[in-house]
Amino acid sequence: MIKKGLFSPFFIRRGIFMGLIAQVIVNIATSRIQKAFSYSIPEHLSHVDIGWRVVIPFGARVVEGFVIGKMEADTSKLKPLIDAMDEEPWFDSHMLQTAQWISQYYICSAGEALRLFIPGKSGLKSATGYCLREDTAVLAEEFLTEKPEDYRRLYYYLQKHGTTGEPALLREFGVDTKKILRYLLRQKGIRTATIHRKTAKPRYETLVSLAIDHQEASAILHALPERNGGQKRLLAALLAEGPLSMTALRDSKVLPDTVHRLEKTGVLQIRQVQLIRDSYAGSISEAHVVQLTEEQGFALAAIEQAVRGREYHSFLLHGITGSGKTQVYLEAVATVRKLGRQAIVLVPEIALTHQIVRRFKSRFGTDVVVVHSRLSAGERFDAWQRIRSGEAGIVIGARSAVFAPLADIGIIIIDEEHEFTYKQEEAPRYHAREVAQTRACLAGAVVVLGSATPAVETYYEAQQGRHTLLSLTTRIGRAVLPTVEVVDMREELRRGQRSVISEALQELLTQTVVQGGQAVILLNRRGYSTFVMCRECGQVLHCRHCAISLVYHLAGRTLRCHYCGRGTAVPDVCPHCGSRYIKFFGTGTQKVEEELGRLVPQARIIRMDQDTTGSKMGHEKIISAFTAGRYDILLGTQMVAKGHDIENVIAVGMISADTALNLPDFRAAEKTFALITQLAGRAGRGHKSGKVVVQTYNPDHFAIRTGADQDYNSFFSIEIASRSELGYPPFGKLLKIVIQGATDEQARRRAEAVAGAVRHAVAHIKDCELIGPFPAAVVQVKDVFRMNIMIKAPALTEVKKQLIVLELDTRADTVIDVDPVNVM
DNA sequence: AGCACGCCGACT
DNA sequence: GTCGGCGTGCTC
Repeated sequence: MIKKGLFSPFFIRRGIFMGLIAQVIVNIATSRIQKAFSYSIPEHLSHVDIGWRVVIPFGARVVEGFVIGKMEADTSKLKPLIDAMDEEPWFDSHMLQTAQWISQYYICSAGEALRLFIPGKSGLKSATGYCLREDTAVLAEEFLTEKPEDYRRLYYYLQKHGTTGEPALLREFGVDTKKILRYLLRQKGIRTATIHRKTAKPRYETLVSLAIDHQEASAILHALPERNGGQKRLLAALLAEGPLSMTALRDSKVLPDTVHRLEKTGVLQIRQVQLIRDSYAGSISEAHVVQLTEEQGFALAAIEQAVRGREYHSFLLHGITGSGKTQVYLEAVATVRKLGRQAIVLVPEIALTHQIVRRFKSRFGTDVVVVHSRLSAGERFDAWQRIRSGEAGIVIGARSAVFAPLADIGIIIIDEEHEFTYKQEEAPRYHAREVAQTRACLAGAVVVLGSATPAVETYYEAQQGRHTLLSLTTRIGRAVLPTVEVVDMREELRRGQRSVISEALQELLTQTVVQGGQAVILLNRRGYSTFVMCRECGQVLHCRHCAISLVYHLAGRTLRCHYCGRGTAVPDVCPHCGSRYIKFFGTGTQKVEEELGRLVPQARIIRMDQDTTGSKMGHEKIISAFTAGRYDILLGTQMVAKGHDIENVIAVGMISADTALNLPDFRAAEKTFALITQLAGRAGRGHKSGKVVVQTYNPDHFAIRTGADQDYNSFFSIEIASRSELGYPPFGKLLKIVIQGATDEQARRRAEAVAGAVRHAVAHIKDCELIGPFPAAVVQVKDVFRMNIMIKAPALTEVKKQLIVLELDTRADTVIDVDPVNVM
């Protein structure tokens, strides 16, 4: 409390009023507003403090704001806060600190970072309305006399009804409404006013308690005659159990009327309280027995010890596909809940991870809240409210769930941590894995990163001691890893076999279908870039300077390196072997489906890709139809490689391992290895052993060899050496600047200017390289043309400072992407 | 981001 | 003379 006296909200001198002010970050999705704004705190909102969400006037609008400071200062030139959004602070100090870290690390405004922590874009629904202008109201007659009747009618309607929204006015005055409003606005007879409504609707319950002390109450209870059975039961219950909710009383056959009657006599008190149910912590069955393998037990013991220590600790759980990582997650979360703390489980994409959700739900029931992007605003609010109130203690969701409003986080689990979906591809471009580390560090929580194919950066960090490495090296039950056959497509061609499906794969599929088994085929879409490859020797045209595949550009029919921007003409013959079989690569989806139908006519084939899965239901339907055995072969893009666990799948095929390998991306090898490993992991999860065929023109490439052997350690040791040599992550850091323009020419010119300025600004930074500008892989998106500039440096702190000095952080046409996942 | 203000071209 | 285009600048 502020002491009344010398500095209190009293006039001091010359128009200075000392009072409470709040520093507020405006919740508007823009990087252009960086600072906090000051508002005076009116008497009735004096409880509002740091972390509260508030309603504020902002220019001509009313918007939501987040209070990040409170102090005493001159309030004379400030607007007052309008209202508080909630009955309690929304942000705790850990959330505020995490947001601050995000804002600094990813170079976004405080508002952009803070709004990640609230459900939906704003807790405030606002609509534009119109009302009379107080200052000119008396002049109404002057500017309305020579106007039609409608004008006056609308004016007097607003005078009578006060602020009215446009839809209501349209209903009343029809098509001319907009014209009339414009005129009145210009004549300064009316003004716009924002109608705001809080979307946050906390749930309340009616709580009945004794208004008198126990002795008095039991005296009344005994004095009541037998015929007042209802009242007697009610009093007895309240004496025995304390305050009870109206719903609970109704369940025990106490009539609402009985309650109200006793309230009138002053014996009872009825209050509305926000619904906060007891934590689920106590109700986890201790009797739950699961058989863990020795390795699982060891991993769990290590995690549990850290959880009990209540200090930050990060683990990398490296477990081969089918080794039972989920079981370890379940047990670790159970331990956290027994301690009364809460858990976040992140999954790459909610639609693809039904199994993990189901297992958590069947183990923890209503203690689990699932959040995903398809929740309606109301559902999302409800989900977050259940978390905030402590009614639920486990959140499962995609990357945004890392911002869930948990009061006491005990563990954050990131399943399939290598997945790129953890990186948000719009501002703020955070990586959920890094946010999780920051948040866990503040909360004294444990992080578990799980994967069969950890990101190279993560594994390196584990070697460096940032994460404790835990390994699961055997499959659960009797399942064994499938055997993988690598088919050399150059050899197929030499034998005159021109089909996109090799003999080996054809044979495997036929056998599988005959045996009544099922097969999954991955057709790696060629993506958005085309590379040029020699079908005779398998060589792909690379940039001599960057060791990156050249990309074919239809416009100008040239090959271009997306790293250095150098362009060359397309050669007629292969520069390596002189063959004429040099071609632009990329196989159509339908073509493969047709060939499959021709080569394996007895198979029932279902296709799953962007075209066939319009909605997430489409996807689930396809998977469940396949699981039910209504199809023999599931043919699809990346998504068939993930998550699902179908016992009858004994064969897996990969049409072209080269597609991922030849992306102009320094992570191409990593992506290829992970894809082969994950895909192979789909096979042989039941008792039957699985077989995998991987088709490639590069059978000797280390990513394909190690992928076929499912040998992460060998893959890693080769890959890390090359990363080290070229200064790519984890040895160097990348930062991507995307320049957007209305035309190709405009984007190009600005990109050149920015590149020049940045090159100059970072010249003094040791080993800092600037690459580009080069056209983005998808140059034109919705009439916006994009150019990329890549910065590579041992550390980015100084680089970021320079970009802020150049004011690149507040420009609408410039995107800064720290640690980009998509380098194209 | 919005929204007001302002300065120019094209029309009732 | 009005209407309405969208460039600039500000929001406590």
